[in-house]
Amino acid sequence: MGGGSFVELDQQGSWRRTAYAGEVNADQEGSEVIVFGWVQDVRDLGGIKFFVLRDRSGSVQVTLPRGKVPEEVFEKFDKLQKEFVVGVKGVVRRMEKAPRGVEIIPNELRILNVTKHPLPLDPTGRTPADIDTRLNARILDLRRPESNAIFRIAHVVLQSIRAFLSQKGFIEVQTPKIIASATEGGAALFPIAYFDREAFLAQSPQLYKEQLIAAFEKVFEIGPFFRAEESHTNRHINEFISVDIEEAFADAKDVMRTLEELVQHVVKEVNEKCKAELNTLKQEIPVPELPLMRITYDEALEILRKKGVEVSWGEDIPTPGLRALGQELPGFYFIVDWPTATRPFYIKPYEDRPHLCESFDLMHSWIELASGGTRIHQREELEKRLVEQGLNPASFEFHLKVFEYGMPPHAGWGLGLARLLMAITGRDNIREVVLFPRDRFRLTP
RNA sequence: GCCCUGGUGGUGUAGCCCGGUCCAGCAUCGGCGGCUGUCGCCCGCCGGACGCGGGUUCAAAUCCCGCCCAGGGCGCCA
Repeated sequence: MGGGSFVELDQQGSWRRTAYAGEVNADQEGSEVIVFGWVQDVRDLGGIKFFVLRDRSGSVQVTLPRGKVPEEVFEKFDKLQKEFVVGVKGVVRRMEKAPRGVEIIPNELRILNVTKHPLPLDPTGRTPADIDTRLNARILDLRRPESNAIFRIAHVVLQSIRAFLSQKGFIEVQTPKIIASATEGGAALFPIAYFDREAFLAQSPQLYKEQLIAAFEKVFEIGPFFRAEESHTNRHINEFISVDIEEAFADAKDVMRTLEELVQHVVKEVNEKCKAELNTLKQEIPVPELPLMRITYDEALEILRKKGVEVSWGEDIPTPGLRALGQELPGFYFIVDWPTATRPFYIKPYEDRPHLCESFDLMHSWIELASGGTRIHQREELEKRLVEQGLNPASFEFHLKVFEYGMPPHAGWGLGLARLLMAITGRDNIREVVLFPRDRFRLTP
């Protein structure tokens, strides 16, 4: 079934777009335009036929009244099926009865490509599809207004992050994604074959970005990282985009300010530039007021205790605890002063109370968006902490020796881009905000 | 990795608990035909499904077992 009769394809030839569908308006009455796009909908009333042409900008109705368009165009209409790729050369006409009060009367219709029906999902989204079905046909899914809006917002988020950090004097860097050592501990690494050696996909730019501030003072990176965790949740994927900064002559408090200002800036930009997209998503995201609330780890535990959730001191807060915390604190906030034992080796303990460290998590409700802190900048101390965490300093020599070349005090953070997008777009599954998510069970498309 | 839930046309679902009334309903979708103002068009006709394998039974979409797949939760996540 499906597919219809054989369709002879036309060439785009010398045709070049002169207008975007969504921008064609009644003021252009009488002018000839060339539009390209996809057939969103076909309505045939016999003596008058309509189809809706959609492109990246929106859509416009193409109307074919019998006798008012060339006979071959009128006949060619019958071949059209949903999502065919077409070009139309025609005249803009003001028409109250048409969507947006405007339509195109075609003089020529070119069918540039066909679709194979049945399609695996409905690109208009009227008939819903499961997330799994949608990801299997991701390109079709991305034609749905909601999915499309998410990634238009993602673009604005990325742009505004780059603009903000650049304006603050950070320079953008790229660190290696292929690394030699699996000895950083913690998150599991993906091993890969590197010629005749084993190598690994980087799980974080941490060590390299720290090294780089000893030359550039303020750096940031937006890039992919890889964790071989067997997590199967709505907020974990195995390849993720991390936004990282590192800054010399700064501590946790300084980079927290940078982070909250960044978040505020991004939300402001999205509100200004993505009104239509937010509307499509039925999403409102208030610009957070600064400074964001800061609660200590101890205070978080106290809040949880009052809610009947017991967390023994020194442990990371388990997921049910974070969910409970998120009920109390629905917006953006920081959890600061974590027990030293819960944090990685490079985080600096407080001088006067070494069981706590100069660290923070940026939260949105119950989801951790970012994590950071003041770093240890003295080699001896770093080595001591490595040993305390059961790691072997010898395998960090390439990193440790940099601390002998004049390493300034420094601090930084890493922010999960997709987690931030979840907060901004109001999605509760990270797969919604990643074009081609990689999770434990999904390697294609 | 553990626990829970589920898998019915291309898509989304009803039916399953309590086996027969199911040659499986609904919506969307696809095909053909009709209609000169549709816009989630309308009207008529037609098309397409019980994840895979085994078992119980006179009889299985429905009960049992195994496998595969998916969703949710937890753990893990320097």
